[in-house]
Amino acid sequence: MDAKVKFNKFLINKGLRQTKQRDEIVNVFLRLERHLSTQELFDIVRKKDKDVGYATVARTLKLLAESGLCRVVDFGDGVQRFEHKYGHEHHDHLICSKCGKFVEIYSKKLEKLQEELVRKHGYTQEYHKLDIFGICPRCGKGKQVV
Amino acid sequence: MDAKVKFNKFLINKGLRQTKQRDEIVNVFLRLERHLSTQELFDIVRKKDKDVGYATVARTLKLLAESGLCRVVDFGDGVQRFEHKYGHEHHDHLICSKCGKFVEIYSKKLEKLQEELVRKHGYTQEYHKLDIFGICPRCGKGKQVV
DNA sequence: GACTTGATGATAACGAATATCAATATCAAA
DNA sequence: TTTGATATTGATATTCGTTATCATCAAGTC
Ligand SMILES: [Mn+2]
Ligand SMILES: [Mn+2]
Ligand SMILES: [Zn+2]
Ligand SMILES: [Zn+2]
Repeated sequence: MDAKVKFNKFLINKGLRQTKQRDEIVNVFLRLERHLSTQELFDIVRKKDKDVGYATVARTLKLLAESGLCRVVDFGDGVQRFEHKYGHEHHDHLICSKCGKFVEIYSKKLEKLQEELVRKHGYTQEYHKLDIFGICPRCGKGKQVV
Repeated sequence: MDAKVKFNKFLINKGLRQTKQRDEIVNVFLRLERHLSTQELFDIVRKKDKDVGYATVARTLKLLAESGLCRVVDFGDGVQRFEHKYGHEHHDHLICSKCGKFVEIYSKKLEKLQEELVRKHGYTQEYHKLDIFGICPRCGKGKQVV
């Protein structure tokens, strides 16, 4: 199902209304395959339409997360970012602590091991987040000898 | 090396001073094997000594982290917590999203797999955090049939 | 003991997330 | 199409944990 259709179904299902602002915000978000903060998305949307408020962007992102279209990414810098989720494979992040550049990582084996651990403790897994911090190849250049 | 000794060596090494307040705060922290927020530690220290300020507790916790005695734990609820690190094995967390109860988990295999992934991308690992959220046995009781 | 300068405590500033509220838009029903 | 109940909106206030400020105080050196 198309992401936009899924969102509109979510709205109807919740008794929420389809508005010009939500439409614009969702369209812009879906077009960008990036990790966006509320402020960043607000700035982008604002370029097209001066009549969209920050609060509405924040509220719409929350709805997008609820609807399963995006998920919150939190690298611990005090800013929530949002990334596409619907139609995207689960992944974790490997982040450079120098420049912030990150890559998305995935390992079937890793995921399986995690599930085992969870079961072993009698928990039922809902979701997880693995953030690995390190130095990227570019930032590590010429640092071989410490 | 004793944790307290390590901390004092850290202070000297940094040209920092050993004070009555730092002593008290570190003593209390080291005695408690828990995940503590600044506010929580402040409240506990305050019971013994009314003359310790919140800012000093916050600053001392930062020093404790710098010195390697503790590390920051962030479950994404907007509050930094601190846990013992020195003399403690690395571990990750499995957290109940209903009641907040958590267990500390560790898997050698999991850690190895992560290292492999990091290497594969040319990064140099510094640290990582894996938080798994789910429902604990107690909260999941009677919920087998959905 | 005096001096240099780091440390302290009270509180202000900060910043992102969230709440508030009067005005407005949606949309189902008439 | 018009109406009316109410969800939505934008501007802004509030919240709350973290961090900065600064006058006063104390640790450590001589
Ligand atoms: Mn991602
Ligand atoms: Mn722990
Ligand atoms: Zn880098
Ligand atoms: Zn629980």
